[in-house]
Amino acid sequence: MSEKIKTISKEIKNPRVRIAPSPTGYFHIGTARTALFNYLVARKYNGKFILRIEDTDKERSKKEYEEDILENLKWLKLFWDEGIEVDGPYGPYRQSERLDIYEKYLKELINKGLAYYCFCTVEELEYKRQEMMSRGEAPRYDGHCRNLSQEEIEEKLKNKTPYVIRLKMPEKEIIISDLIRGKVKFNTKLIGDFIIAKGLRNPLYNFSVVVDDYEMHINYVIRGEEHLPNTPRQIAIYEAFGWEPPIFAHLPLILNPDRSKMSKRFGDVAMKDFRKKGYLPEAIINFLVFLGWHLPEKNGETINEILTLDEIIEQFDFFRIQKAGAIFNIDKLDWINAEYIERLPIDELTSYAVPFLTEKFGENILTDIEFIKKIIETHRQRIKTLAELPEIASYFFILPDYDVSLLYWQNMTKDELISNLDFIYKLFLNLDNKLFTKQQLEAIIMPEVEKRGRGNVLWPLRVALSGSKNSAGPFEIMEVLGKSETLKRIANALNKLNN
RNA sequence: GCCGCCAUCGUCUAAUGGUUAGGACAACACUCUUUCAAGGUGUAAAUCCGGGUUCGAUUCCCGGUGGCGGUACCA
Repeated sequence: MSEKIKTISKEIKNPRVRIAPSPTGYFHIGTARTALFNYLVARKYNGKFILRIEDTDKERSKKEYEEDILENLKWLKLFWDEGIEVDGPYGPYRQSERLDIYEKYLKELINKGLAYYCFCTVEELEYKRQEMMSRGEAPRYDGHCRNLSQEEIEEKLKNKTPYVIRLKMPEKEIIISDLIRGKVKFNTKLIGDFIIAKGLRNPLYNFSVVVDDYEMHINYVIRGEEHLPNTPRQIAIYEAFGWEPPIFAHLPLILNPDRSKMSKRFGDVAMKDFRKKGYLPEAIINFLVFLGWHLPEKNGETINEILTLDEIIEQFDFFRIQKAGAIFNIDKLDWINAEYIERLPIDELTSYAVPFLTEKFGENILTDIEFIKKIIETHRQRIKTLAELPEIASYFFILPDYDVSLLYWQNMTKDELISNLDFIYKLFLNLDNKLFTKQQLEAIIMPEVEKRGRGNVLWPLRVALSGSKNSAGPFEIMEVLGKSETLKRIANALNKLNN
């Protein structure tokens, strides 16, 4: 067995992969990335993607967080084949519902003498740890309770002496064959007899994860690099049971701009915050996949980096995954997001954008969804996130009050200005409403506009329509606004000038 | 402290024992233009350091430095 895991194969066969988030916080960007790579492996190499909830920490786990995890995984369209909600052959998929299983295996280890009760107090342990540290040694358990007699153990258990369960760690070298990093060696002497459970029905992470991965037939464990130091402990548990460990792959970390681990940052790493800021799931997926992975060279040509999930699956090659951590570059995310806002089918984009609009302008704007679509259409090239939309498009809903002086283009006179707006107004007055499209309007007024000077007509027109220094072009605005609102706004500008 | 991982433009990265070290984002300049965007064109910008192996190393090996992760009766 150990020989087998020492050779690193360059292929992935029938993978059963999983993500196992713990519901102790909102679903965050790091979990999403791990989920994405597991999902890609399952899809690319014809495997199964499993979702398990690791809620053994009763104090910190919350239902609200679990719901947030499921909700956001679905939002990202990272659907799982087995697990919570969808179920499967190796459930239950929530660790708090698997306590009987852990108890059974814990007893097995204790009965075989491969794990033991430890009655040392936290204070004793802490003292010893400090002592070892001060000697420059790796802090580990000294094995004090390793060889207690059966009588002693029973006595202490009878007296309800608090205890934990430790694995009897054999002294050896454990070599991990990591699919991304190659061979990594650990000396178990430096680890010692670590705690695998706080009680028969209170397993700790390293233990429950091994039992579950074994029971659920997980054969590839793909997770963040922060788990690399856990791996020898887990392998030791596999070996204690005589089970074959899965193949491990440790993904590079996502980093803050200061190169520290991103999931450690306080605030705004939660997926819900990215949603609130108006990022699209497609963009987040696309961005995340290029954190630690890339397409091969395409002989000097520009590589198309905007890829849908299906295209990513198509192009995906696990063995091109990077070793070094990658900084989360928000500028690139913004760019990708803008690309998706620009190219997504209008109906899809609208459904993403509507909540942002209704939040500011109320539900009643939904009575004219065509109007909303047109607004989105005229702004999709001007925004990076959906959260910018209500702000940038507000003049479609309410014409802001503006100063008359804003109507003047360069050094035109008041008479010229009035004449130009008046001309437009009169021209439109008798125009069929059907002609209020960008192309038609352009065709109709541009010849005259050229005579009067583009800026002299178009600038005041645009200001009259938008009330803003910056906005979409006048023809686009008029198409969206329609004839009567257009005339109203031009008249409004003329009024301002005549007062 | 101890254990481990990592190292190409500011950032994400491509490539190879021999290249003018390529692309993307960002930056900057120019252009388009009725504003703002978008678009187009262009500029600047990198192989951490020191040894070795080699005709040749950014690539392979060793050492250093630096960064990061872990060091829990969290996951």
